[in-house]
Amino acid sequence: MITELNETENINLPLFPISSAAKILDISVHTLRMYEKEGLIIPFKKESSHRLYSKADIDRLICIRKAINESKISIAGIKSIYSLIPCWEITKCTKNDREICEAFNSHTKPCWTFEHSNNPCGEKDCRLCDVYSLYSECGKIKELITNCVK
Amino acid sequence: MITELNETENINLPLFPISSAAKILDISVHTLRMYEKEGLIIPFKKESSHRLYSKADIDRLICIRKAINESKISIAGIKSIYSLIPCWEITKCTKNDREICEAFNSHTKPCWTFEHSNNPCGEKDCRLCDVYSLYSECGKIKELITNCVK
DNA sequence: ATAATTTGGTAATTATAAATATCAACTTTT
DNA sequence: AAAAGTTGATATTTATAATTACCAAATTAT
Repeated sequence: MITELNETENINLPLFPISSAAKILDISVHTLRMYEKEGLIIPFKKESSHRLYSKADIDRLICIRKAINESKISIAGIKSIYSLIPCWEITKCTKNDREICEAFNSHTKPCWTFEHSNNPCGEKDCRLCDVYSLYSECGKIKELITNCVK
Repeated sequence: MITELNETENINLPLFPISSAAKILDISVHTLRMYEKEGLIIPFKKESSHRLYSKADIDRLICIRKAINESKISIAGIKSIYSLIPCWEITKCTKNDREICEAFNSHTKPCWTFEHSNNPCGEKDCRLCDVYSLYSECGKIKELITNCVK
């Protein structure tokens, strides 16, 4: 049975301005901007410079907060873990694609933090890319590696 | 041309007592024991309770130190990264093996920190296992994932 | 038009992970 | 048998990552 989602039920709609997101997460606005600068999160931006966060973004941030506060993984550690997501498999990069890709060769920060207009990803919006969006939830990354490795 | 290694050239010989290792690495003896307790390193122990470190151990520890001091990855972060090594692929675990394996299902600490007498690894010495020994060097883990994923 | 909010930046603070210091008991070496 | 080194454990210190506070300028909403 297929039911239609109403506006608030769609987890990918950019609904929350930064102050609301900060309030929901009980952190400061600046911390949110810092996570973004570090490449942990990519908020939605319309034509303006103002950020908007979706329910999915909030969930991702809850996961990041848990990693930092409960699991005691540093921001640099989270970046490093994100860099291990086999993006080349998800985006079906060729062997040749990989060779020219900075992200493929990095183990310090996630692929979506690299300039990519000159590589296979081209002008794609990383926010909408599976590599970024599917593996926010804690534990998902190992699951992914498991599935890739078979 | 095959040349025989003399004693000091074999990087796997347990040569250094803890005080020497600490001196070489310029850290305290306690820090070394702490890394061990956290599961970052497995020093050699003969029948006695005293630890001995090989050249390979020292190299591994240099890498760990770089991760902590230069890359700013916390100890918890390093453990989490180690937990992503596809041990099940290296040790050729069956699907059934995986299901009963705590390590396979963990994403917080390396496989070698788990009790394993009741799983496929049995009485194997983790110190000698490829999962532990091959991926000490910085960047090797992503390389491994890459190779596994193909 | 005015008010409210967001922007990006620097500087200061807080929290805590990582490392050190110290200890008596136990091993190993000479 | 004495000396040197190691063990594990607790308590303390240090370093610094993470966060907050504050700012004037720009943007958005009423």
